[in-house]
Amino acid sequence: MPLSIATWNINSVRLRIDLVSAFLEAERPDVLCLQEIKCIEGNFPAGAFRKLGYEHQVVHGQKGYHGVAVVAKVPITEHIRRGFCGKDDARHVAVNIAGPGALPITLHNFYVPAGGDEPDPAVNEKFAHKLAFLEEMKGWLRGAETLGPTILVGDLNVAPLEQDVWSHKQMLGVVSHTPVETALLEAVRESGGWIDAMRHFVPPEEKLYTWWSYRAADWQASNRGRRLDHIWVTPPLSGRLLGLEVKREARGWNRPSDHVPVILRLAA
DNA sequence: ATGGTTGGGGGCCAA
Repeated sequence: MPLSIATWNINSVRLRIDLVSAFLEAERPDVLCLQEIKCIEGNFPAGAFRKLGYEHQVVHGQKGYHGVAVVAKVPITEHIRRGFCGKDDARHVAVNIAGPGALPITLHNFYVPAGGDEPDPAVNEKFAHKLAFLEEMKGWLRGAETLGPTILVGDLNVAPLEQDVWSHKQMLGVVSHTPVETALLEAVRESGGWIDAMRHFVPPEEKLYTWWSYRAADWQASNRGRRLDHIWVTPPLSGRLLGLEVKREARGWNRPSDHVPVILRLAA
């Protein structure tokens, strides 16, 4: 049995539970990682997921902001929830999965700080926080953490490659695509030996987006997207990469999230 | 150069 893993910044799981349900019914991924659930664990719509067969759930919630969750048809157990930058923001949770052939897989689900508008850490503490968060990720997500079959997904709020944004030149000064961020995210990935699974399937010369701003009059016509959501795997899983889907059409659904789901399929 | 939209939670802040 192959294993399919989806990631989606849902921007309020309670508001969009019907969209998530429709997505799960149509795609039936084994595991769904959510970011920006924007609720505490007690308000997470656990019953709706259970009804759809996603009875295994690990929720790291927070009132009003951030919050990540993993729901699965297959058994998962909590591995760790880590705080970053000395804050107790709910921006990470990791679970263990019995993958194909009982292969134990660790899955990290991240929501990296957006970083505000001004790309100067000296005057914008949100940008300083984002850089510090990524530095801390770099120090942690290597060595023993990444030796075994490991997957990292989430809204990393950085579009690292030139074709991850609609205009590389026009985005160089915009938070999410500044050189300091793109270099740092690549350093996080490379220092842990991670493989960019999305770019394994879509060549870096090709545009690839997972997010379109709410502020565009017509997101589809202007198509000024960014690839902010990512799936990385460690080398023990590189031979199992089977397929990738970016569910672009989800951006056109009624009352959509500004992010779309991404699905990775791994061979048994 | 500017403003554009959405969500949560209460009457602005984060994205």
